[in-house]
Amino acid sequence: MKILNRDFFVRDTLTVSKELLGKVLVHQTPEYAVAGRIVETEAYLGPEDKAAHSYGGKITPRTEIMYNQGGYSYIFAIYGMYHCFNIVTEKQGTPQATLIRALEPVTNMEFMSEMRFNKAYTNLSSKQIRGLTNGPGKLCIAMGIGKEQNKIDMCERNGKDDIYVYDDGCKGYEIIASPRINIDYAEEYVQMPWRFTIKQNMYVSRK
DNA sequence: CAGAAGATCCCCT
DNA sequence: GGGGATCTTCTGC
Repeated sequence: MKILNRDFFVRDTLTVSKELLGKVLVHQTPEYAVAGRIVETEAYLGPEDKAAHSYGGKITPRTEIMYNQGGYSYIFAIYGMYHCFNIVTEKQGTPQATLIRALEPVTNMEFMSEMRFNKAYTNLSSKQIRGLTNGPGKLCIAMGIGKEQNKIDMCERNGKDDIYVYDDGCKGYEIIASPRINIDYAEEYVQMPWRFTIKQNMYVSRK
C-alpha cells in the first residue's frame, strides 16, 4: 500500500479528482483509525469556477487554505450542522480543491455506526448501512472529521491527528462524469461535468 | 419512494 | 442580516 504524496495532489484538479476514485481515505488518531474508499468526488476550479469558494480570487480566512499547494485538508461548515471535506489540489497560488462526496466503508464500521446512528453496526438496517457514508456531510460524521481537522497536511504524518489517502492497488473502475450537486448559483458552470463517481457503486450519493 | 420543509450557525457583505 | 458544495423527518401517494 502506498500513501499518496505531494506529487499526486499538486496536479490539475480534474485528474486528481478522477484518480482519487478507488483510493482509501484514512483518519487516524491515537484513539482510533477509520477508513473508507472514495467513490465520489467533485472538482472546484477556482478562481474561474463560479461554484468555487475561491471564485474571482476571493481570499478570506475560510478560503485561504485553498491557495496552498495540494495535499492539505479544507473543511468547511455548512447549513449550521454539517461539514464538507475537501482536498486542496494544484500548486501554491491556484485555489482549487476536490470535494469528497461519498465513501464506501473499509475499516472500523463499528466506529462509523456509533458516530452516525449511536448504534452497533450489527443492528443497522440495510438502509442505514448504505447511509453511513453516502454523502459529504454523512462521511464527515462517520470519519470523525470536523473543523479541528481543517488544514491538515495529508502528505506528512504528525502522529496525533492524521488524515491521508492510500492506494491499495484496486483499479479498473468505470468512472462516470456528471454535473455537480447543489450549485444552482454557478450560472454557466452549473452544467460542467466535474463530478466523478464510480459506476454502480451503492455508496454514491445520488444518480 | 418522492417531494417539502425545517434544523442551525459560521462566514461573509 | 442573508444564505449555503446537507441531512433528516414527515407527508402523501
